[in-house]
Amino acid sequence: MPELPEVETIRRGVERHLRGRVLDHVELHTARVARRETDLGAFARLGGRRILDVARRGKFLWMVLEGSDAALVIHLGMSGQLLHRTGAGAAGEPVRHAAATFHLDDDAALVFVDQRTFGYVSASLLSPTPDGLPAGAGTEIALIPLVAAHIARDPLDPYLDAGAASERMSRTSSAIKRVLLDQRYVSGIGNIYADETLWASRLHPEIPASMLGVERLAGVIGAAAEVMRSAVAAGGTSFDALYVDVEGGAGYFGRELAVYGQLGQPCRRCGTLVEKGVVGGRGTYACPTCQAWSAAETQHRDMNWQDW
DNA sequence: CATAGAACCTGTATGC
DNA sequence: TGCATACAGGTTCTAT
Repeated sequence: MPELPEVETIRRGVERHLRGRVLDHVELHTARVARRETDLGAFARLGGRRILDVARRGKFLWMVLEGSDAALVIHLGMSGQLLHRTGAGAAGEPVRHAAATFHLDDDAALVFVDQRTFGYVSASLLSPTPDGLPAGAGTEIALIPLVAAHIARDPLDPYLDAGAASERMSRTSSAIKRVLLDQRYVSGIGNIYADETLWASRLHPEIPASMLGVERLAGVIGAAAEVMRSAVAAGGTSFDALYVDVEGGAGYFGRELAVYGQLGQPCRRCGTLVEKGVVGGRGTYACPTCQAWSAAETQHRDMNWQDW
């Protein structure tokens, strides 16, 4: 569920409440939420440490803890929420689908709730970023948790090398939508913002990335950054009660969506009705007029088909 | 190595 | 009302 704008909204809320506080201890409510962890004792070693930073790269969140060689990583998966609770609310009133609770020194707590259980927590060792630059939003430290080290920087990261990213994207023949969803090229983009980015870029979701060229691919990354900046400003997208910020509030970017979830609605650029299909196994919304294959692209595609 | 599809879960909406 | 099926904001494993 949560993509970069939702995770960033949550990150800011967590930072506001937790930065500078001491993490008393981590309570795991299910074994599954720690399934990525080989050493469960690692969580105990995080207790009693001050929270220096609440950081994010793409959809990964982590807390940098004073004097620890490991960070507390949280991935929200499809349905994860982080809810800030104080007083009696933190004491342990049962919360449906609670997966973990991060108890703080001020009798408050951050509760990780996850209906579909695709999310997880990890006490993950920190390693130097390959480029020696700060790891992501919310931190100036050039260390990244191992569980997040395989993903690229995201479009809102000032240290993203968009030229290098678009160059790498141009070397795959996968559909552009699949490439946008592949966190190894550029991270943070999920199903909503992939569709919104492609609408903004007037591109058919199934055009092979290799057909677009480095310049246009760099433009697509720029479009993703623009869409997601607007979405962060609106507090993210809430289709239902599954995505909420740390105070339990909804985001309002849903009003600004051009195509995602807009089946049968008129395209706000040309009036053609928005259609839905499947690309890369994911529901995909697009305007059949604005996002049609261009003549050159069609020709190129047909030539490739004749090769078979 | 690159790529595509299945698998992992729970809940809700839809159709018969 | 009951039941079966499809689908949902993501990532990771497996097969080709």
